[in-house]
Amino acid sequence: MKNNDVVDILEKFADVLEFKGEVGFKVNAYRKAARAIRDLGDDIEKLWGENRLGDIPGVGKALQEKIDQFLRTGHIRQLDEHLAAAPKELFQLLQIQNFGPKTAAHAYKELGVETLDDLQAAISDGSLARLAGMGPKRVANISKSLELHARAEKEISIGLATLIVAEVMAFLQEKAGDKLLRLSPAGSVRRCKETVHDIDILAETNYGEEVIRLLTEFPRVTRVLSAGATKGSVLLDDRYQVDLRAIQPESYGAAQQYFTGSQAHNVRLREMAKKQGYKINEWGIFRGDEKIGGKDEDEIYAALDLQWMPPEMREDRGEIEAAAAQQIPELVELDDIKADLHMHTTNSDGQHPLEQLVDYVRRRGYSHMAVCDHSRSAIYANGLSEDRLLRLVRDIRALNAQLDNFVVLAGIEVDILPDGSLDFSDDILRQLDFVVASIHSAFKTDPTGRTLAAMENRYVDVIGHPTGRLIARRQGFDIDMERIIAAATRNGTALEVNSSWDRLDLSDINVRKAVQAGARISINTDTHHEKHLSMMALGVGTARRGWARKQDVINTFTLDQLRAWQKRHR
DNA sequence: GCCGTTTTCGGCCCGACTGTTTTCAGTCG
Repeated sequence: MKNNDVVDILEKFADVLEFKGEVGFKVNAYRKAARAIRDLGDDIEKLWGENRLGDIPGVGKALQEKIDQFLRTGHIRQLDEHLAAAPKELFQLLQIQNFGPKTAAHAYKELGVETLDDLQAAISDGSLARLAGMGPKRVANISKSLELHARAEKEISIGLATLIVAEVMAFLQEKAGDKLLRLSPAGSVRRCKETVHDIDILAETNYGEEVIRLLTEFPRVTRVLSAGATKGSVLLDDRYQVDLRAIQPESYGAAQQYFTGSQAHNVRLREMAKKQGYKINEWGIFRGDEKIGGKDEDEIYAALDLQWMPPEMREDRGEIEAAAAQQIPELVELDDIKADLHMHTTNSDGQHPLEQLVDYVRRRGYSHMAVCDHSRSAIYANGLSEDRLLRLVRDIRALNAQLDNFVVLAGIEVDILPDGSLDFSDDILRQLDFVVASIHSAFKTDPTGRTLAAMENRYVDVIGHPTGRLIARRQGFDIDMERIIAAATRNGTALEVNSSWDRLDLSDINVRKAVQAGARISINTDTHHEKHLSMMALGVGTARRGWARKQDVINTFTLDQLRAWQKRHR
């Protein structure tokens, strides 16, 4: 898969064009195409081989030619030429906050700033400050940004972002009291994107300036980036950017819509509005000077004859067309989840003994759960031998005898071994209530073939974290997801959405493909500690981003329904 | 550079905040 490489090079192209002062529309065309390829479910090399690059929205003749050149040679000649006349570290320089393409070009031309070190030198010797349009404050801002650049997180995991949102909102709620009518997350946090660039929070209030000031007093704030009457922006721990918008009640819905995004979704929406004679901004939807909606979010959509769309769908991946046709699916919700089907105890590498884990899980209101500790080959995780597994099964059966209205399924997370066989024989697996099969080793050894082999085993209910990716740390196996999904649809094996914040595997895009093909998915927390149980929300959010409905998700089944489903493949 | 139920040419989403400016450019989202 070269999708990411193509995305990278198109974004670099956009950067260098912007640096050269090319018109914004052209720059935007490159970024738009890059985004379409990032969202692409298919392998771009496959499309290329079938001469179908032009099917990608935003990819016209010129970009087809450039992508073709890149896939053939690994280079784009025009890009190389542009780069030859640009700073050596252009892309790093453009990542410095407050140091945009115009300033970079200016500093390059006048002062020969090519690298981050050059920039630092130009700040230190005062030459940057002498450029036209530069003053002491701008230089100080750039200097501070440069200092923070190394430390700043480029992307924040949704797990961490969710925690920060809760902490900031609790602080504001406490300090502002009655002056705060409502607080809600917006932006990519509300859309449950797997990583977010910054954290957006919306406050409904008639005391905007005061609420924004309170944000700047949050204890973890190390830098105030801006603080106006309706918008404030701060950096926490020199790392995490939090943006707060203070909105009056009559515009709160419009602001929610506007600041939830995504940008691509909003651009489409505003284009549509414009064609129909409306204008949408964060204050409302307008026909001429007349405001026709904005108090509630659905007024914006309703004015355009669109169904309201769950935030997780708002990526311009077809949701606007679906809404126009009144065909927005009813997505799975956290409340629909009746069971967590992949959890570990102290019998392998979990933190809690069986009884304690069951106790924690019951408190979440589920009706059943599956304990799936590691199998014997997972030495690093204290994997179970056959004897220990069978003893655990007996313990679980004994525990069930004492439980009312709750059932613990005796399961296993069985390793898919390098040769494609499973870590336990069918004879053992047959005695279990639930089987998750996962790859934990030999990632480069035919992961597709091994996963397909595991799916052929009648006792395997779920493939755990199917691609093995670790967000921002490991790309995942080179796996042919189309074949896996086809097999899942055929055999009735479910594919996991592992809810751990650093996995979220399947990803939203793969969920969408699986669900479209008719495969079942299983949303599990892979809990090793009680605090992991709440990550179910992230898994559900990811599934919703993939347009999964309740009936697509086996965790929404009652125990009877789950057993009936198992019978079909066992 | 892309695209077409107004268009194969002329459009292309919208606004807040800051800093350096006496009216606006740059940056950001």
